[in-house]
Amino acid sequence: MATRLDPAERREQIIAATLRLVARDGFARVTLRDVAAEVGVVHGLIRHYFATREQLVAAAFDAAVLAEAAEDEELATRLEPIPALADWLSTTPRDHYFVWIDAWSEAPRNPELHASLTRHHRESDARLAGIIRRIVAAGDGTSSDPEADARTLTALIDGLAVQHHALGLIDEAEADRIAFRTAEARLGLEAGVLVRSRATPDRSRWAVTH
Amino acid sequence: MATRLDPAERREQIIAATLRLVARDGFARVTLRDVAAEVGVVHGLIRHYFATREQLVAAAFDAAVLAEAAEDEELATRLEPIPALADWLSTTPRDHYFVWIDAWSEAPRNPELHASLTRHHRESDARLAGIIRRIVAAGDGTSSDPEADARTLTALIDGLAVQHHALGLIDEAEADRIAFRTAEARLGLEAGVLVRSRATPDRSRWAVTH
DNA sequence: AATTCGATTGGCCACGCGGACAAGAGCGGC
DNA sequence: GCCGCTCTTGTCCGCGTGGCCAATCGAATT
Repeated sequence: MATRLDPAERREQIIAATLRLVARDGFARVTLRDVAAEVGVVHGLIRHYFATREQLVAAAFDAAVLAEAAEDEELATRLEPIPALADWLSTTPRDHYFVWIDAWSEAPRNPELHASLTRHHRESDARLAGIIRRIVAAGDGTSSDPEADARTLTALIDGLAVQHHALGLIDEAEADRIAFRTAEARLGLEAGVLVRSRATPDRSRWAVTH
Repeated sequence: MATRLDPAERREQIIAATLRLVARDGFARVTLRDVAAEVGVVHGLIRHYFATREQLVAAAFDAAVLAEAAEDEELATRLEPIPALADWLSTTPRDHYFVWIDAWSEAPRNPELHASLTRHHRESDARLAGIIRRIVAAGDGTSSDPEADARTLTALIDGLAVQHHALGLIDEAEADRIAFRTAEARLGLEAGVLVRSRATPDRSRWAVTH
């Protein structure tokens, strides 16, 4: 028998396992039995923590959004805006994006997921626009509409994630190069300043072994 | 009983129904019984045309890729490259992109789909690079690396499709504006030339009623 | 008009799913 | 050391699924 665990801890365990499986198998294919096996418990236990499968998946996506928002917050509040922008534009680790791409494909059919994703994206764009404003304020670049520039860069990053993570058409280095070059051109930054100032931290979270 | 049909015609009917349902419900949720009901036959008949569910879905994605490639081809061979670029960058109709977003999320788990998608993307990028080359040759713009520019614009378009179709964060007009502005800046085109030269044809194919 | 071939039907099967629940087992309060 | 709470187990159920197949029907050929 699995050792009795603190309920909050078990809950987190289940959510983490769910996200790992969603990244690996896709939202629609994850079964309660899979999650239970991943955690190492019987599938009946999952229902002790989440009344329905739908609630489990909703909680998992919420956790993913919250984690992403925390990372955004960390970047947005850095002292130096240009390194913050460089890291913002760097390709998010693989595991994250499999969850996001899956979420995009589910969003049109799942109003709550859709609402959660759009709220997060709006906040995220606002934070990115804030970074852009600080760059402009420091005299290092220009922007006639930081919000529009943020939306443009967000779309580019998401598209690059599709090309890199889902399709494997470009490697991580080219994805970063494209994002950096486009941002530098758009914001009138000195060419090459972004690649020189990035920190490349390890932001991996849910390890997936394919 | 459904009237006896020409086999090729019935096959196309089944594939079209499958694509409609994939766009509406997502790849993993489409059942053979759903497809049969959409066509108006019994589920046993589907197996008469496709041995397994997997083969059916593969055929459907192939058909989608082929249709998209034909549209690309049409645009790439237009006489005037700038209107061709404008239409290339215009937001692809809703129905198409629900299928693509779903395909992106499935590709990492489905080697054949992955291969088909990457081959199509490479051809598509090559065609877009050809359009860019013709613009440069006509003296209307500049590009130091048409392939890289094509990949950048493709990523931007895909990302804009996510923002618009899946998340509804931006409307079609803003998606087009962002794509046009970015392309004009990147290729050194006269500002506003793209929006003035677009043809906005109706490229809708698989009508979906949500 | 009879024949033939295959498109079409409808019922069948085993399987895995989400959900439900009674019984068991660990742990803190007394 | 006992009690009580709840975390955890194992089993059960009905349902929908993909796949299978024998029987039926319809149109073209002869």
